[in-house]
Amino acid sequence: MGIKERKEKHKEDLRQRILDAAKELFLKDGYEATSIRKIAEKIEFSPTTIYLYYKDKADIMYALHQEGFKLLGSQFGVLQHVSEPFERLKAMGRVYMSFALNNPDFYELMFIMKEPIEFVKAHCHDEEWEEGEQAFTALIMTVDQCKAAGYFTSFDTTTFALNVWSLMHGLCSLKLQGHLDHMATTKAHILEEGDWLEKTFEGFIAMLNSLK
Amino acid sequence: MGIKERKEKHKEDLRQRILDAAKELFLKDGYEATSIRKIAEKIEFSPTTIYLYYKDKADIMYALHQEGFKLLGSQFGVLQHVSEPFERLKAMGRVYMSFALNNPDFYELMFIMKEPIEFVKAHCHDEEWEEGEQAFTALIMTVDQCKAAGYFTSFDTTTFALNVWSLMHGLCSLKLQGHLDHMATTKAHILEEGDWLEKTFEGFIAMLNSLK
DNA sequence: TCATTTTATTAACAGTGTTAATTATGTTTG
DNA sequence: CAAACATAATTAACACTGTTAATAAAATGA
Repeated sequence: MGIKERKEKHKEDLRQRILDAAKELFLKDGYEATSIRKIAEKIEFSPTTIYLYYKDKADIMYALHQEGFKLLGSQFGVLQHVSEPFERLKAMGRVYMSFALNNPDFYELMFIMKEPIEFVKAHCHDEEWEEGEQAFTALIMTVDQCKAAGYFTSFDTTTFALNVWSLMHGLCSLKLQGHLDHMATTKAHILEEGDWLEKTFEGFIAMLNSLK
Repeated sequence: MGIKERKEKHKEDLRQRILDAAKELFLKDGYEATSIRKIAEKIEFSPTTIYLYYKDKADIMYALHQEGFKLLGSQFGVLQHVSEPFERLKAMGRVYMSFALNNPDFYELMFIMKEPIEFVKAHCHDEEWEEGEQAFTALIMTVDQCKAAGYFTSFDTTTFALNVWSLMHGLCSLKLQGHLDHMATTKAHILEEGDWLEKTFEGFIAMLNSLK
């Protein structure tokens, strides 16, 4: 039955076209502006057709959410070739920061917004989630290897990794939500000019160095 | 002209009643569910009346945003009585964390959402903002005093303060958005049970201790 | 009391996500 | 081939959202 396969493929095609249209709107105008009706208009279908391919808007956003994690994962993957673990840890920080700055909408969807993670909790309870865990696992492993190489020996791996992630996430989200720039402008009299994101990150690296 | 004063007062009264109704709805059901129409219904006025007292929804939310900063500021204020600066710094971290956990909606409005800070940038450009800066200033001063007491001597004050804030904000927001719990459940096989927020914070304190 | 200003309301616009009922399309069977 | 069926897509509608213009009501000043 080759006809059934072609039908399946056509159906999967449309599902992808919906996602592509959603992605384009999302990256251009953000979450709120990505409405079902606008997606439908872009692919020249009726709005309700979309509900035949995705459960609801959160479902579509979850799909984009996954795309974002794949992208971050691929960028982290490259770093596995950095053999020195502490160098790799620092590089992961830089990559994470670059990812946040270069893909602010994706970052917001992946780490700031509630909707996608609530969709996971509501519909993907059978422990499938892969993409997201992979990045955290990579961090855990790197911290572990750092410890094996004599760094951070007095700290618990998971706790240390969560601290690193928290700091990077806090820094990136404060930057993206405009809080960092706001502090820079209002406290301009006491703070000299400069890129505070970069400066703070360098300060973090210095802190890590001090921890041996 | 006592009549004019009473009128002014009445007008200010209604402005406050609108804010109270908004606050009640906001703390109960969150940002999205706090609609102009629901606020109006609560105070038994027409929806459009609200626009005579607040520019738009962002204006109302900015007012709540300010209330949140006053609350956090008052909690920070108490800590000024802790004379040992490093003890005070650690206590500030705990207070910040407690505030986030006990007032998640406020925290989200103050540090996670874009709307209020964009309202500031759009309408309060004449450098009034006080409430927010106060908290950050308190942190800067405490770090400075820590340095004077021999802690973190090799680090730049502002950079160090931004690192502390970033870490605390990252930790709290990862917790509030459910990412921390998610990692705890999916990685339950490798992580023993426990309160990961608390554990990570303790790890952070340990890190600070290691920096002397 | 009349005119003026202030305050509040109704009606409406332009959207939003989502569902039920209906029509069109394509496939399979008698 | 034509009828029956399953699938896909649509229209219409519901219940909302923030916001504005035009209008009515109330309070104030002369």
